[in-house]
Amino acid sequence: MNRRLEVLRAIVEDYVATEEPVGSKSLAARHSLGVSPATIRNDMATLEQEGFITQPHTSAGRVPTDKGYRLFVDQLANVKPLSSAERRAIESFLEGAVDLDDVVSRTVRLLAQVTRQVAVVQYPSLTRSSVRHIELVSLGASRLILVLITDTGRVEQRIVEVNPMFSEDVLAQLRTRFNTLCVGRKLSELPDVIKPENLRVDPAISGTVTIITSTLLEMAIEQNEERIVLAGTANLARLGDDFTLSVKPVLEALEEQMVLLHLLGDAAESMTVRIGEEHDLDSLKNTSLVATGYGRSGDPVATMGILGPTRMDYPGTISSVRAIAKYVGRFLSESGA
Amino acid sequence: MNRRLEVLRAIVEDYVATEEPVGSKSLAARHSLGVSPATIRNDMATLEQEGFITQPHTSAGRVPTDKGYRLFVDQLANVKPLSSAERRAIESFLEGAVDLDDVVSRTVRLLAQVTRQVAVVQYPSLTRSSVRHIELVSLGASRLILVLITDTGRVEQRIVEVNPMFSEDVLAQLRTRFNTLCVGRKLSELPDVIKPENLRVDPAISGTVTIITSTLLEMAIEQNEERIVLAGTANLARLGDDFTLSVKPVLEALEEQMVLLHLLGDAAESMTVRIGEEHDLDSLKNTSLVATGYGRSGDPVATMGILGPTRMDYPGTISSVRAIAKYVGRFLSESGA
DNA sequence: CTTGGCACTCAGTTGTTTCGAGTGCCAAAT
DNA sequence: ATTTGGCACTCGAAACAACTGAGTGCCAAG
Repeated sequence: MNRRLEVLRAIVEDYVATEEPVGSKSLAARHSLGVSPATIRNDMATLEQEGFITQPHTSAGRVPTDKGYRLFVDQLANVKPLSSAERRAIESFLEGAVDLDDVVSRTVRLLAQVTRQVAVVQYPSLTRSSVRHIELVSLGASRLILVLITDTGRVEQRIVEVNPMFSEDVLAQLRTRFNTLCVGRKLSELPDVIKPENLRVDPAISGTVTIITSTLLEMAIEQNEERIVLAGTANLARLGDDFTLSVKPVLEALEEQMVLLHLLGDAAESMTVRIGEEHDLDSLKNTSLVATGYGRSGDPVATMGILGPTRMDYPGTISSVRAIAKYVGRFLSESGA
Repeated sequence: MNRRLEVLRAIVEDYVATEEPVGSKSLAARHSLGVSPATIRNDMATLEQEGFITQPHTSAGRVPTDKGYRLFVDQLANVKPLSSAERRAIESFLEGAVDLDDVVSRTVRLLAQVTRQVAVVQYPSLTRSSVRHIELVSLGASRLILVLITDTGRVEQRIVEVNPMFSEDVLAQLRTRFNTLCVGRKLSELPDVIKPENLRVDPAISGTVTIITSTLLEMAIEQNEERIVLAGTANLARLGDDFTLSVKPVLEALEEQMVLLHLLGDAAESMTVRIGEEHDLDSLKNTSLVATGYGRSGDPVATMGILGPTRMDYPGTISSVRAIAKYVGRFLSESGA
């Protein structure tokens, strides 16, 4: 029955707007459904039996369940387009970004500000990007700096102790070798590519070179493989206590970024909405995740999204997240290869 | 009179611990002051007249004023040493840091976690550091990457459009010239040093070189001159509403990092505590700042600290901030020149 | 200067009542 | 078969009242 879905939509919308259980009478008043409160009550009873809504207590209105939100998101939420003001805000916010770090940190702040939720942005995955350049620079007598630049614009550097230092000639030679071997390769391929037999270095310095290659591999694979940035935790103060209490442990576990990575995990591809009990983590039962992949012209290299209470404005949030992901993707493409 | 100060200390300690106005009777009970509640009441009356404490309402206990906290911090707070557990936590937290970004982000998270307040860390000031190396790397046909490494370990890179690209020879020449001119100079000196007449480049490419030099100056001076990182805003949820409400606008203005920079401003040297009304900003009247400079072996290159409610554990917080600053300073020295 | 006694104040708690939005159900209307 | 108005019922929230007790200031005695 079509009207029943209409009623569910109305309930979700009103509940999100008012944060209070919604009753049949006020529903009839605020939406022109063309039927009487009594009819709505009947529909509500059915919806409740089917598990889409529930009553906090007997003499109260109805509240959507996770299942109700799910139906709403899947079938009822017609994406609302951004206002041109929002569009402009997004553009100008990203406009001045000078490098990848800057893009990411602006993006996460923007997401938090626009959605007024806690925003999470994953750095473009190193493993999915490829090498654009490797640079070796000597810094005085015993250390050199190793710089790895990827086609996603990410620049990693590490200082390496090298004793004794090579001559400039050897350094140039090494630089060329590394670049010849690695440029254009996926980072994940590097372990197969960087091998002593491929480098063919003078055995006299092979020990030192090993330090360099292992550092390089560390940069490429192990360390920092998946970095995550978040912002807007101040929004927790605004959001309800129940939500705050449930997310806080997760945020505090940020040191263990694994949790957040896991959360974002499956969202790699398209827009993903995960509602309340759909999470693996019990502590997130009042929490929803709205996340999407982003990257150069649609080809996702990482994930971004927001965490908020299940009671959130899904259409608005979804379109904000989608829009920002799109802009960032375009931005990366422009400044890219 | 000595006992009156003892009473003030007791009031501050109890109020910080319980978050409730403290009365004469419970004070006498919890601290062995050796006098009766009535005596304490007399002292309290005096302290109130002198403006160190105040009553929220008639039939309630006393609460310290900003002035009271100030006296407490200046004269009564005997710094409590960190437990060895805390000490170890700090060390191990910073242990794995791989580069400056990592040090800073670990530091700010550590500060937030240890003090359970909102932590603010300023990046080692570029203007106060000097050039260790400048690197130019060609990236394909029309762009090159410009890397600036400072002796504080900070690495800034920027991608520059260069059309047409120089030959490798010219690039090497430029690289040498830049480094000869700049290495060892304070960043603030660069504008005086990098001048066309000093570079003596072929007029044919001087236009392009100008783009590079201006980008370099931008990196050194204008942009990012003072970056700030903060963490622990989730602690806002735990702290009182009054505090949250007062800091939130400030945090939201983080985009305008000027506010925070201004806040940290005078703390450049030693440990600074600014309490409530002592701030320039009215909105911070319930907020205290505990900040200190940090840097290589005592020579401060930047500032770090925390923001919390005036009702905070000053001795504990101060010693935590001091300890972390000390460790980070040592850490920077070790990995430094 | 300290102390015990005493009358007074008032925020917070607890208990009671009232109010009303909301419900389910039923019989009549469409 | 569905919709609708009517009606009795429920129960959380708000409004109100009374009570409690920690805390105060003051004073006279130690």
